[in-house]
Amino acid sequence: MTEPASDNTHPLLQGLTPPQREAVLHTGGPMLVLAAAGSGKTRVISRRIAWLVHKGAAPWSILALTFTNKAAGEMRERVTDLLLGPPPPDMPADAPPRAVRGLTVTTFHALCARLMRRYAEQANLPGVKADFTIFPTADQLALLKRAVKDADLSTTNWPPRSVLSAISNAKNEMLTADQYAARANDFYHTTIARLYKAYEHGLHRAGAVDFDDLLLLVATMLRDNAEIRGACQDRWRHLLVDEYQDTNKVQFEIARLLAGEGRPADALAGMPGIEPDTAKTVGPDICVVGDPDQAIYGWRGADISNILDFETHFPGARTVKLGQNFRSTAPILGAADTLIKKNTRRKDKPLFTDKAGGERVSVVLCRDEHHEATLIADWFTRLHEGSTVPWREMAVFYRTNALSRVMEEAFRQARIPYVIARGTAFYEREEVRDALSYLRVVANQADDISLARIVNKPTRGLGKTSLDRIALLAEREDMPVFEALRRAPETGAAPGAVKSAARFVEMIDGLTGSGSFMGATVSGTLAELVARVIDESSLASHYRKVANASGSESDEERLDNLDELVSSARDFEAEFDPLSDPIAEDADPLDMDTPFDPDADAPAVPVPHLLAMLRAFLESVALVADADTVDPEQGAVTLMTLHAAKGLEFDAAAMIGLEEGLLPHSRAFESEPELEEERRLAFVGITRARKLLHITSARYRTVRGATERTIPSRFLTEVGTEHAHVSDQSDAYDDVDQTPREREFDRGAAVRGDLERVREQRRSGAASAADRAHEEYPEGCTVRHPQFGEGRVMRVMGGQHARAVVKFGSVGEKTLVLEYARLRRVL
DNA sequence: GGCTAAAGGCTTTTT
DNA sequence: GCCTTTAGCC
Repeated sequence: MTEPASDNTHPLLQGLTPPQREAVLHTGGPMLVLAAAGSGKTRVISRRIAWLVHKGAAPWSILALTFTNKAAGEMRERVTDLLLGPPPPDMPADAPPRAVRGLTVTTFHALCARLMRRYAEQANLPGVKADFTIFPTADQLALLKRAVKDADLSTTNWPPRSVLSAISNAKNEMLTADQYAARANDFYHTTIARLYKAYEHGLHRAGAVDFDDLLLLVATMLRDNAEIRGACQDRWRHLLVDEYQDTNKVQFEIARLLAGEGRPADALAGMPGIEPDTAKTVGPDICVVGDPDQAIYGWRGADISNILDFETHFPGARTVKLGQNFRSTAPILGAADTLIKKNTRRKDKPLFTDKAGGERVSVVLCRDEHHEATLIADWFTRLHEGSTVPWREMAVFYRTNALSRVMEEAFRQARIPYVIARGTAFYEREEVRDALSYLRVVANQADDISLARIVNKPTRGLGKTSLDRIALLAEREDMPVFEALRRAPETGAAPGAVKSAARFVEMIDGLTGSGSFMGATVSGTLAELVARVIDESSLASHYRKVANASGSESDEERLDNLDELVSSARDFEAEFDPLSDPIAEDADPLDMDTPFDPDADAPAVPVPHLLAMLRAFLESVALVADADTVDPEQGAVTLMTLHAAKGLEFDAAAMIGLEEGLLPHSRAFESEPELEEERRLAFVGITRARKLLHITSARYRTVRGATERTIPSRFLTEVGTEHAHVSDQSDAYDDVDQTPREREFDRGAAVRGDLERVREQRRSGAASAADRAHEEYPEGCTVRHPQFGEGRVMRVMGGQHARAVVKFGSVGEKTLVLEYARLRRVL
């Protein structure tokens, strides 16, 4: 507040459009910022935070919630730059992030994990303790699989994946297992309810929570515990939520509970911009920013009505619309706008630019995925050689991860540097998961699922029979399997197995100081602990042996990955230590007490530093997202899913696989809302491009080993021809299955750019799966299967995954899913 | 108990 | 086509 300049000329407000400025300056109540793609959303949020601080708000009283860690990091950096100036040039690249004391910018999940650590004991949540670990998806599935089997159900009828998603949806709707059970009134739902309960029981036993619990438990805690709610509301007076269109019910509840009711105006005296006598009460300072046209997480429970009904949820809310796009050229924007207008369930809003010129969007129909990949590799090479666009300003977007493979091959061949945005990939590798499982057991010996993964890996003579006996003891005495291992002699297991169990327990005890994390045997640093785990578990020697035996490069890599894990622990450690950040002082990222609540109770049980750090490390590992790996500093093309692309922008982008069944995905065919979400996904992809955009569609695509004819995506026609140029480069193909007439039809349709014909072709192809199944395979007809040979169709069952019962001469009767079976009708 | 080979099932997107 | 599970053998 030392600046002499008037508000209007203040640097923090310079270069803003009137609505942007309004969004930055608004005080005194809830605000909805409807920010169209590329309209300067991030800019508005970071300026708003900086402005609040500039006007005297305490940084620690500001909470900004984003969708990914990466978005949070960037936001924090921008705010820091705005307030403290750009980083000094001599600052090393790996220096700790400069902080604005106590400013909280994180993801919903990371925030909730912290709140859980801090308040779980106090909130007295059933079955949850503050020392919980977060179950990664693989462990969730393992637990569910066990639950399904224990319930005497088959994993074919109750695939853990779909059971998990049912449970996850329930949690996102804030339904506990009991509430879910109370509502269940048919076999399916009562069964899911049973599995839900068993799953919860398993989580509690393991001292674990899942991703959804983090949100659900915090929402419950804030709702039911006035003291905790009050503490949070007192701390965070200013709330900002990014990507609000993608919040689900629980996230909405958390935001609502954190925002509170607002306060009487006299309590606001001294707060930025509030004149005490202008209003009696002022709503909570919650500012949400989003774009309904970019809502792409409906499948994860995101509820678009959160943003559409914001004014109802927060009476008196101010709405600001940002429509001007500063990112893309007119043709790209035109194409995006034309496409998104096809959605019926939307509020039409202007999307415009004052940029003139720009190349039209290029739509290319290619032969197959190899052709597609080569075309893009060539295009990128040309752009790079013309030095118009650096590698890092290029990206490829696709609907499903499987599509990255062929692109990778093409890029390798063309010697184009590339990175794939898959932050989770590293932690999903077998050897890394092994090491993490050991670490989870070290952090939490009740974690039976992690224990099961590593207790006999590498093999140490603890076979299935012995482990079953030990598990039985654990079951009977209702104790963790790890405890039962200590009592292996009682189980009557083979002497060799008993000895192995003792050695295993001894190893873990050595690492944890028998649970105390104190004493001579305990490591001094996290990196040392990780290194010791890898070494003493014999994982290192195991994988060294594997590598030596096979001599293959990918096995060599495993050892490097284990080393990499040690380094990442070291890096984490450096950032974790609050003392390493001189500016932070009272901004310890894990300490939410100081300085606003000096009387806060200390945690009941002091957690040893190493254990606290290990937990934090495992937590950060569990909460990485694919999008977090996107690093603009790298001189490489980025490959990623459309979902991961949200919020990013590139000079030149390629969007591949615009085919029916892929984009829009076949899973969305049956439902109009889901189709509209697919359309928004395409819209997100298009609007990522600043200057150049190529969209490709392959006539043939090999999926799971079988080459299939495709139908061009409806979105291609919907983009229109005004802003896009369509070219067919697929005519070089020679396919035996295609009659000359068909070939003529395709080429004629495409060469003329006559997408109406293509669309008609698609319409007939996209008829409902059931009708098509009956039409294509009438009962009694003869078909040929690539492996089983000829057979007769006995019965056809329609539905989402149409099946046919076929009697083969060679193998007898088989039920085949038509989608996968590659049947050809012969008679 | 532990390894190997063959068979079976299946894929959307993510914190 | 790939990964996971299972059966069979040492």
